[in-house]
Amino acid sequence: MSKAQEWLDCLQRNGYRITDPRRVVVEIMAESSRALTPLNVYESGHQRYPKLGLVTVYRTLEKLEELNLIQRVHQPSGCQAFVTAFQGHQHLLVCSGCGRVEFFEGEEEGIERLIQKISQRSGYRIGEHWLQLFGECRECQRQNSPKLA
Amino acid sequence: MSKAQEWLDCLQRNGYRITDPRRVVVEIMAESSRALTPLNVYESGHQRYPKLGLVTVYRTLEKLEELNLIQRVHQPSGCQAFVTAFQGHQHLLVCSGCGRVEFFEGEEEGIERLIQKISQRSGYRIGEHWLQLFGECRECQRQNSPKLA
DNA sequence: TTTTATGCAAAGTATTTGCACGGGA
DNA sequence: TCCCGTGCAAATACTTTGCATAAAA
Repeated sequence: MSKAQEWLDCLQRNGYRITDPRRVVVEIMAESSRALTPLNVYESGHQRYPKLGLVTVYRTLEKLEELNLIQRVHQPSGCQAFVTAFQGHQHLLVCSGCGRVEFFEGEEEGIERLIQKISQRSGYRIGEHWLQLFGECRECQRQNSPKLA
Repeated sequence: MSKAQEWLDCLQRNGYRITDPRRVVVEIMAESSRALTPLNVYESGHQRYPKLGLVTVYRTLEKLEELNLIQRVHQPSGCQAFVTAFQGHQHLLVCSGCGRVEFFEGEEEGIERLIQKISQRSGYRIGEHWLQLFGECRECQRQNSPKLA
């Protein structure tokens, strides 16, 4: 079953109805591995389904986030975009060129140790942590390389 | 010399003039260890100096950020706040209650190793990295503790 | 005196809300 | 049928810009 279909089922299981605009937004988000803003989704969705409104995009993204199907991506350039959420705790590698997002795991042992240490030293009760790397993906390096341009 | 004074000198060295409104914004930011939004700064500054306008706060924060005296803090709850910037690369520990920010170093070795590994595996040319911990500081734990409330 | 900075008002941009209508279940 | 979802328009929040005046150097 496609990821889009799984998400639609998830919406339905949670009491939300399946509608054409939702299908469009879900397909766009589920098929992309890039960080997309509500406006990006709207523009792309509007082509497939001209009646789509921006407000519906916002409302659908809100539900997908609430169901942990997508997550917001914070970047130096802004914090409005969303990507597919991965299971478990994963860290992000974000392409500053095209917005492609990859997830990586591991290093949890190291991070847990760090959190213990910082927690003791500072007295904070630490909940969440963010670890993100930013860079250029292979494709963007190729495109931006002055020699090959 | 106070940190506020150092910042004022820095502004001056960079060709900016020292004015009363700037002095107020600089003092507020330099004396606080919390993440403050432009509106927070405006409200607090407005008491000391009623003529202060929000626009001037925005413009002054912009300059302080440009001179690397302050930096933006990204949080799950929003990304509009600023704190004093520290020298070198430091990681943030942010109190989700009061916005207090602490910096910590170290773990760079581990992170560098991680970056090497992820870079090779993914082909990304990695530039920046963010490592942030969120939690409750001692004071906020005390205030929110149901037993002691 | 010269030039930058200020504050107001207005314009922009991003996001949310109210509401009458339309479509899912 | 019932009620949720939709799109529009309007409201709200945050930030930037234009401009005449005020103040720094």
